[in-house]
Amino acid sequence: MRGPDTAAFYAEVYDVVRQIPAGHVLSYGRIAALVGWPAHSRLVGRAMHDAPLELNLPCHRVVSSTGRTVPGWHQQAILLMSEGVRIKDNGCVDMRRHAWEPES
DNA sequence: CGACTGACTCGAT
DNA sequence: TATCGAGCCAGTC
Repeated sequence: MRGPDTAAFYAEVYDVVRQIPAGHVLSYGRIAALVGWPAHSRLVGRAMHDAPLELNLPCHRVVSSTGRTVPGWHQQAILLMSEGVRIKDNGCVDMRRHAWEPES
């Protein structure tokens, strides 16, 4: 198999995102690895971009591996802060503190 | 079909 | 962590 079934991949990604607790975040790469496709962080990003609004996913809790927020979506930082996430002066999430470690 | 495009990541510095 | 360059990958044109 050269690549994931995108529909199934999207569904699994959404499942993971749904489980991120308030006050925590997850990176695209971590999510990709969790669903079994470690090299597809970009596809996770695409899944988020295409995420149906009616799913009510906490997509604001998904950031880049370095804690950078979504380009252009300035509300994201506001939402995160309202959940107690600490945003550094440079606008990046303090990953050290808020990266979610799903328990096995 | 090849070039371009990102809600990306990793290694080196 | 911050920055930079190179690698990566499915989708779009």
